Amino acid sequence: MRKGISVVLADDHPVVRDGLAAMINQQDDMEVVAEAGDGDEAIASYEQHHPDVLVLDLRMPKRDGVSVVQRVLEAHPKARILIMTTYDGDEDIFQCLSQGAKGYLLKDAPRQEILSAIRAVSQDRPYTSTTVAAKALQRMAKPSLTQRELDVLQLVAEGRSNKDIARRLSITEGTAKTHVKAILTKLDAISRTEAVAVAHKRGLIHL
Amino acid sequence: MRKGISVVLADDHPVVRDGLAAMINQQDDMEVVAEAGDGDEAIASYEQHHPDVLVLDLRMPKRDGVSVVQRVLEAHPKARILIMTTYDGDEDIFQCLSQGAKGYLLKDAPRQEILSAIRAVSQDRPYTSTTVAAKALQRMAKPSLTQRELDVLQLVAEGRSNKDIARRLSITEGTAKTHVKAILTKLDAISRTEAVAVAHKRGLIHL
DNA sequence: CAGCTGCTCTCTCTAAAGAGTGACGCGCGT
DNA sequence: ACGCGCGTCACTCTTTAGAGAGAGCAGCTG
Repeated sequence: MRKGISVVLADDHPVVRDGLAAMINQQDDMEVVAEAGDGDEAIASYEQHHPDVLVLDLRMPKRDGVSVVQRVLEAHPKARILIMTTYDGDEDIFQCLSQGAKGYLLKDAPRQEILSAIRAVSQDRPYTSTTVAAKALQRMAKPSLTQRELDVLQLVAEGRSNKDIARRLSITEGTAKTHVKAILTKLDAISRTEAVAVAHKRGLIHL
Repeated sequence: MRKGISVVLADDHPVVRDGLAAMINQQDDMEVVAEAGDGDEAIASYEQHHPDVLVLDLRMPKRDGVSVVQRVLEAHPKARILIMTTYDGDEDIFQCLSQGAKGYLLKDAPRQEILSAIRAVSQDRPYTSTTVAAKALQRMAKPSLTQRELDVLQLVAEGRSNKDIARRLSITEGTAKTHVKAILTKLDAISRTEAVAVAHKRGLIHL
């Protein structure tokens, strides 16, 4: 920690890592100590360096951001993690934040916002970009799906029929229909295809 | 052109622009002369600087990559454009390349590949990453959708019913069904929902 | 314990979706 | 002139989806 805040970057795009690293290393109060290109490397890097802040992309090969957050916080409850992703409306964000991630950023954020987010998180102050905060409020109002419904939704999104879904989940077709109906109601969709569109927009599923 | 290859960067993420700029300016045979954050800026920047290479993100606000390629090549048939995007399997790639873009890259490409792509394109040599080349061959084998079918597919993806689609396109429901059936056959899907999933994977539609 | 939620299952009924075929006009290139 | 692809439309028939309305059962909680 020669230079104040130590940072580990985890992102699968070399270009993005370079950009962040350049940005961070230009500051005189922070420094990148390691980079990771996938989820497993991210965990390993954290273990090795114990940085002040872990900047983490949500979408990565091998192991996605959500599970990295889980694993790291399990072992190090005081870890300070800043989530960064391309997409707003990603449902995973909320999962991360409720699991204890300290902040959340969109990749299209301006430089200054990124840097101040890192500084905030390094001092254990939560940082949430305004766009995300707004989304969070919107989300509150909307009904959330149960785990089982998410299971069904995933299969619906793959184009499976009710009968097929029933077989895969070892339930009857009638039950599958019940779940689908609940999904349609909660997502305010008329057809299963529209439900998939809505769910995708909200980041409930990843096609 | 004090430094060999002049480059204009167009990407909506400041982080990515920084990363690319840092990478490029470190080389002694190339230089970033301007950056753009959306499609319109990209066109304006090209007009102003006439760079040797325009590095262009496919997904941008206001005006997407495809239409930027169109506009720029219309005015400057000798423009050298390098397409860069996050997603493989994006149908728009092929549209760009067939319109005259000189190369195509994935954002998760290693630094060295990005640089050599820029050098290749600057000398008017086409550059196509191996992963994309492979996709292109796969795509050849698969049947392509007609424009009308794409229109219908878009509405299907929004969750519209056949009747609704017919109304919006001013055709009969029977005709809409015919199109949907053709889509299902070409995409090798059993249901419309699966068709949407397949189409999304292939980048035929953007949800 | 009583109430709540989530998951399961059953039943009926109507509206769509999809398979299978056939057909007609239009523009386009051989 | 002919074939061909495309878009349009029509018809039947089977399967699936979705609305509506209950109901039992586990687990959790005030």
